[in-house]
This record gives sequence, structure tokens and C-alpha cells, in this order.
Amino acid sequence: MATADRILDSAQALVQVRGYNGFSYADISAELSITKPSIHHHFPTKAALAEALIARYRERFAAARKEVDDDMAGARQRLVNYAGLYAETFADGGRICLCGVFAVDAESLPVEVRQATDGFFADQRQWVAGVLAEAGVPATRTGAAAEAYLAALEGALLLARAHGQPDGNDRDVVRSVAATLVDALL
Amino acid sequence: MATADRILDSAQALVQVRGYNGFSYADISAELSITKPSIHHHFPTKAALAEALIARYRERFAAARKEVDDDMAGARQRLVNYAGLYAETFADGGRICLCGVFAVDAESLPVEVRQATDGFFADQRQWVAGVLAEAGVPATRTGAAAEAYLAALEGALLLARAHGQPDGNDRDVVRSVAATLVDALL
DNA sequence: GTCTATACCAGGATAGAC
DNA sequence: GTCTATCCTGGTATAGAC
Repeated sequence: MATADRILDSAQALVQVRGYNGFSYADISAELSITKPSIHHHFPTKAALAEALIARYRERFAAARKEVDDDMAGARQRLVNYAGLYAETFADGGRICLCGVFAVDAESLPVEVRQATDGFFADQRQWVAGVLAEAGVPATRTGAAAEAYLAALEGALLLARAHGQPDGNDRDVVRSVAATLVDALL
Repeated sequence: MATADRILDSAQALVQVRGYNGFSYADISAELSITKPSIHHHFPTKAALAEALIARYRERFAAARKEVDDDMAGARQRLVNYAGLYAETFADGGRICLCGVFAVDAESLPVEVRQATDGFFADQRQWVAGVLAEAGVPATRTGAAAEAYLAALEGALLLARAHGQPDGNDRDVVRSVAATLVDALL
């Protein structure tokens, strides 16, 4: 695997667990057994690293969402499967959504990253609104309902994090919230 | 106003806008025209400052919630007014919930603060569940519905933040999400 | 309770050799 | 593409005078 990608993997996990201001090149350096200047060779500044992170995250998330679509399941089930993407994120070491973190740490980030974060959420809103429409929600309400569903999923990750690291027997906050909302909104 | 309180006011605003790892004693020092050692006199460590912050936040939030109760409004309207507390937070300089920030930055915080953050959310869940019950939601569903409502409010603050600072003509994401959920859950 | 002065370390980044 | 060595700045914290 290319060094740049290994750096991105390490950095993404660190951001999702500690926040943008909660990690440093030294952490990546230790994890990958590579020196700090080597990291700077691939990503000159931390801001550039953040830009690369969010670009890759948007792509990957869109791809995962496409798999949900390709399952050919009904609209209701696709909304539940979509929430599963968030649940899996938390199950993977207690991570939360990269864009949720970037939203909180927006003041520390360059404009391009802030815009990309907003763009990510716009993408999600649009997709969810489309599936809600397919499920029979009247066009006048799909926008607001999609925003509410998205907000609930991002918030559920916060609540899960506040409750502690994921420990098997702990019930799944994200899936529970998603199930409640799908029932209520449809 | 006592110095300790002015420090807490400044620190709280900084945390809510920049995150726990996004501000320093130097920022408070500049804002209050007081030296860094003076701040250390009141709050020896940043962790101690965080503890004081969350203790005060829980008290104040409980008091604000009590005002919602004292309005003698119906259950539905109280849920809407409660969401107004979150909307006002964002209206005040684009702040998000202190506990939402602390949930994201949990890894940087001492255990006591993490527990207090979890305790804050437990308080909110309990209150919301009670009002939902009063509004006629069956007892088997109040817990999950309360968690979903709370998650949506916290998440709505993230989405609002991602979209940019509050600018009057921008529509109110938090209130819109709350209205949608109150309609859907009741 | 507030100050000056200072210690100490970590974070982000660069120069230049290999 | 990776390294050693180094720079500068800022963050957290302490000592001790006023």
C-alpha cells in the first residue's frame, strides 16, 4: 500500500477519535514508524492533509451509499441500511463521522475543507430526501425530513461516544435512533 | 462579576466555538486582559477548568429547562420550547452544545468530565422521555423516542455549524428539525 | 489575587544529506 | 522518498515577588 494512503488511514482514524486538534504528525509518525518530515513530503501542511482526508472520505462514503442502492431493497430498508454505515463507523473503534468532527472543528480548518464538509452534508441530504420521496413522503416534506434524519444519525454518534467506547453488550444507539425515525417519518 | 466566573464565560464560549483542544489560556488571557498565571490561580489545570465548565453548564441547562416547565404549556409546546434552548445556543455566535463538543473531544478529557458529559445526556433523555409520555407516547417507546429527539437536536447543531455562522436570513436548522420530529413522534 | 519571569515540552514546518 | 538535524512558536504549568 502506498505511503500516502497509509498516512491517510492513520490520520483519519486519529481525527475521528481525537478530533482535528487532538492529534499531530508525531502520532502518525509513531504509528507508521516513519519520520515527521516523510509525512510532510506527502502532505506539506496539516491543512493539506485535512483536504485530502475529506476528499477521500466523500468518495468512499458515496461508494458505500451506492452499494446500499445496488442492494435493490425497498426504500425503507435502504434508509435502515444507510444508517448502518454510521453504526459501523462507531463500531470501528468508537469512531464518529469525519464530517461531524470537521463541523465541530471548523474554525481550525481552511475554507476549502469547511466547504467540502458542507458539501458532504448536502450530498447526504439529497440522497436521503430522494429515498424518502420514493417511500411516499410528500415532496413538501422530504427536505425537512431528510435533514432531521441526517441530524439524528450524526447526533446518535455523539451520544454513543459520550456513553463510552463500543462494548458488544451495549445496545446500538445509532441503529435504535434510525429505527425510531424511519418508523416515525414514514 | 467574580474573576472565576468571567474566566468560565470566556472559556465556555471558546470551547463551544473552537473545541476543547482549539483554545488555550492565552486566548482567555487576551480576552479578559488578565495574565495566564492569574487564570491558573483560579483553575490550576485545563482539566480542572473543563470540570468547572461542565458542572456549571449542567446546572444552568437544568435551570433553563425548568423555565420551560414553569411556562405551564402543553407537552408538545414544551418540547418545541426545549429545542429553542439549542437554537438559541447556535444563534449566540454559532455555538454548539458544550456537551456535544466534550463528547467529540472525550479522549482529551479526564474521566470525571466524560462521566459528567454522559450524565448530562442522561438527564436530557430522562426529561424528554417524561414529556413525551405526558404527550401520550406509549411507555414502551418513550426511551427510544427521547434518544432520537436528543440526537437530532445535537446533530442539528453540527449541521448548522457546517453550513456556516448564523446569518439572520439563513433558515433555522435546529427549529426546523425539532418541528419535524415533534410532528413525527407524537 | 495578580503580576513578571521562566521552564519545559510539543506541534508544525524546513534545510539539506542520502 | 526517507532520513537527521534543527527552527520557531505556542501551550501548559510553576516559582516567587508584590
